[in-house]
Formats: sequence, structure tokens, C-alpha cells
Amino acid sequence: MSAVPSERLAARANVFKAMGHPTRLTLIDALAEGERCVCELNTLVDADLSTVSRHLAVLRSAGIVDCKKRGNQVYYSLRVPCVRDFYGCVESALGLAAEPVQLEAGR
Amino acid sequence: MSAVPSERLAARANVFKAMGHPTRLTLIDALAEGERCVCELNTLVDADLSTVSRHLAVLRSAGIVDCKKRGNQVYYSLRVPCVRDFYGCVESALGLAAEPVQLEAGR
DNA sequence: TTGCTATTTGGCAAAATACACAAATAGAGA
DNA sequence: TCTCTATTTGTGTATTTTGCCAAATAGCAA
Repeated sequence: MSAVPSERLAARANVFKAMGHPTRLTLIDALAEGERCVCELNTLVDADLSTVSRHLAVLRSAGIVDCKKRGNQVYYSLRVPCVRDFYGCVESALGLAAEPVQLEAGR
Repeated sequence: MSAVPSERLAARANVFKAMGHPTRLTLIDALAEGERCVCELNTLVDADLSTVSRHLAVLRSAGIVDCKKRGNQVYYSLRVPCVRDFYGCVESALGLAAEPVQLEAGR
């Protein structure tokens, strides 16, 4: 089994890192329903507009979202919708998460 | 569309964050082949043993890996093998990532 | 017990990240 | 042109992450 080249590992890690923030996950979920301009996205999260813009830049540089300007607004869209398929697996990790809170989902 | 509760968003983000480091991805890949003790894992990455131990702790608190002690060594195993299914999608993001700035797509 | 090996944890400094405010930029329209 | 709106970027600060060394802990075997 060949080791994954470190450059590629870093690139992969970068995608996960981009998804490693609650606000960015919120943005991804919103974009899953269709493209949105920054000002629309800003109404969904409790953060300064400049902060939202930077979060979007992180997602964009990771290749997760795309953007294009129309008029004087910038519309972001989910370039890789498959990332939302991760949630099922992630939830299964949460159900088993070591120490933290053991969520009582239902029982 | 109901918003995902912020607590759950943070929990999900934590899993992605845990995967957001090249060394930790290397550890995950190694564990995909079976359980390994810390000293074995240490030979695979170029970092201090204590650093490897901390990376493993991050993965464990995210619920991604599990560990158990046998003798005087600690064996880690991949608790949620499905995380490796993420790579296909991640690669597709990489193929499109961080290109300069997309100039126009029409409309 | 002592000594040896495996692993974790404390502590520190360097680097990266997150965030808000302010300033800069870009496009639309008067 | 000047102005307004939308967005990004500069900057300072606070927080978090990373990674090493050294010390602590745990288990095995004399």
C-alpha cells in the first residue's frame, strides 16, 4: 500500500479543515438548496458580514463552493454537493464520540 | 428546511476539524488496515511520539478512533471506517480547487 | 522492590485561526 | 460625475492549534 503523497494529504486535510467550523457547515447547508448571495447568507448566521465573506473564501479556496458575480452581488454555490453525504457517517461517529457529551437522541 | 441545532453543528464540525490535519489523515489511513499501537503509528509519521499521541487523542475525542490497552501498549483502531469514503468526493473538490479566480461562466 | 518500555500529560513558544471594525473596491443608477 | 449598495480586504487582538521537550503514569518482568 503506497503512502499518500504528503502534498495530496495536505490538500485533502485542507478540505476537511474548511468544513471544520459550524458557521461554514451552515453556509454549506444553505447553499445545498441553491445559490445565494453573500447578503442572503449573512442573514442566516450570527456574524459580521466581513466574517461571512472570509468563511466563504475559505470554502472557495478549498474547492467546496464556487462564486460568480452578477450585478453588484456575488452568488455562491455548492460546487461539490457530495460533501453533504458525509453527514451520515459523521453522525455515526458522534453517536460513539468518546468523552464529550453523549447525546440522547431518542432511546 | 429546519436549521441544524448549533450544538449538533459544532459536533459535526469537530469531526471534520479532527480530519483537517495531514498527520491525522495518515493515521486514519494506517488504522484502516487494522489496529495499531502508538509506537507502530509513530514510525509512519515524522513527528515526536508525544505529538502522535496528541493527534490520536484528537481523533478519539471526535469519535473517529477507539483505543484499548493491552499489555503496556495502547492499540488504536478505526471506529468509523466510513470516513474513508469521503476521499472520493474530496478529490473531486481538489480537482476544482483554488483555481485563480473564475472569470465568468455566462448567464 | 527496581528497572525498562509504552504512552500520556504539563508547559511553553510559534504559528494559525477567528472576529470585528474600518477602509477599499466594484457595479448600478441618478 | 457622485452616491448607494454589496463585497472584499487591511489591521489589531484574542483564542486555538501545533509540536517539542521533559516529567508523570502504567504495566511488565526481573
